[in-house]
Amino acid sequence: MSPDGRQPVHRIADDLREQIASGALPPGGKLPANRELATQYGVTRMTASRAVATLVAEGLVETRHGSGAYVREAHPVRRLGPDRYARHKWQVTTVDAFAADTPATGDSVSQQEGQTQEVALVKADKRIAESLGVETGTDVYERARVVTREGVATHTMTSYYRPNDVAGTPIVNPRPGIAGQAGGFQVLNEQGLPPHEVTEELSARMPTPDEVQVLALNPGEPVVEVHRVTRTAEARPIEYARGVHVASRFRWAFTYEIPD
Amino acid sequence: MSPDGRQPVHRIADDLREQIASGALPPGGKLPANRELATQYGVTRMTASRAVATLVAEGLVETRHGSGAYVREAHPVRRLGPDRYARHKWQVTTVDAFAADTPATGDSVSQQEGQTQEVALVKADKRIAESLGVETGTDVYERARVVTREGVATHTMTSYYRPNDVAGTPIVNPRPGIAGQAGGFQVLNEQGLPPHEVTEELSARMPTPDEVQVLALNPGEPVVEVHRVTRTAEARPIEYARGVHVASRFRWAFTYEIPD
DNA sequence: TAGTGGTCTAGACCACTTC
DNA sequence: AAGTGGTCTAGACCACTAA
Repeated sequence: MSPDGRQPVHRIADDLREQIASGALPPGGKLPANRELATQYGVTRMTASRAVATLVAEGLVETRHGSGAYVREAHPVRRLGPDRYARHKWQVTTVDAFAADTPATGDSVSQQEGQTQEVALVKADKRIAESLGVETGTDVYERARVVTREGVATHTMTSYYRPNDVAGTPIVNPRPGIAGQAGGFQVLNEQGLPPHEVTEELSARMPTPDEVQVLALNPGEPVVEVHRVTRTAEARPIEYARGVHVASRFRWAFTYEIPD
Repeated sequence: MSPDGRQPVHRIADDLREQIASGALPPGGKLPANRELATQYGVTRMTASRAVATLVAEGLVETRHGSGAYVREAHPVRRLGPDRYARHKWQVTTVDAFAADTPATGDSVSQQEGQTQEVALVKADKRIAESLGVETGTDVYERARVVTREGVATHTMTSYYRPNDVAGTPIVNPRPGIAGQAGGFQVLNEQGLPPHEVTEELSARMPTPDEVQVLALNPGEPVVEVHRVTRTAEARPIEYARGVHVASRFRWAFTYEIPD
């Protein structure tokens, strides 16, 4: 059945891949053990192991040390459209505010359902500076968050603001309730800088080892880097943000008219 | 200097990664040979080889069989904004039309600078059908292209049209000059179905083995899947397209107003 | 022809999971 | 305790590249 020109690793990987595609190995299903594959195909365990490693790198399979290798379950995918920035979402944000631990100044970390948050004053790098319309090296407020969903990290998002725009606001003195992008927009709105327009830039790549840690990425899982600039109706930039998303959990949708 | 808790592969990979980050190993630079790394770190060649393989999977390094392993050069990245669909680009398309080989019907393949093209009549799958507003299983025209840039494949793009919309046009009877998305828009425009609005959906993932072949992907290179629906001003869908882009060669930019 | 990466075997030890 | 994945050694053959 299988003309044997290919190398053992490929032969095994292809067979497994096909079994996954055909449904013979359903999502969540367990692959044959390394040692079993080895004897089945008449190869070393190392070779069998590398075949499975191939599938892991392709994002089809996930291994659990000491337990086995399993066909990866499809994640629920969240579709991100312009609606997620909708005005009504940040004008009525319910603030379940019970300030348990709110340091008055300096760096601070707060943890709440779905995300951690960390605020600091940092020097603007070139991209931040250009996006916010300030000089490189200027102080800007950085608000870094790691967003989780059902206990799993899905993306990081770090916002930058001009200090004058957010001085004295809950952004620099975080408390529970001021969360995520909606919270940021709300504050800017109250500061007389209502968000009106955003520009987003997307690119995909493999993660750095750091990101693998923070986002608990499976090997072979790419990430999407997002850069966002938010402006007022007068085109004044009020926020620059960059984030790293676990690719398999998101889908981005955009609709726009064709320009002349 | 290096507290030895880590495994050999990690130790070597980390060292190399750092040398790349610091510039000690510049883009295009050659890594030490497998055998050299092996003796340097007192490990087997297999182990050294796997360290390099790690970096390949991260997209930092590229190996050339028989030659060596090299730090990957940064590609020129193309920024894709709404402008690429601009009206003026498909209203004035210069058609250097000299029909060398234009079969009158059926499948056909034409090759020209920058892309191959293949046209066929196929049954609409669910997604195509929903996007074009036809029944699943209906015949639709499929126009598949592989786009290259400086001799390297950068992405595939496959468009689908309702047969009635494109019957008798150069789309179903391709000739040089009718190329890419601009050519398709031009034809639709001439058919009285001027493109007015597009919806794009992006997601990133690791490539299938097929895509690795077609796009000549380096191992560890993710792809971005793009779905596009084009509509007239009356919101009538006239084209559905899906493509697979080499992630490292593109960046997508979108600007839009915040909805209510 | 010499150097290089790719791959495989055979055997081993370890760490983790499951019962 | 048994089963599993992760990793490593030591040695080998192959295919490709470059001079």
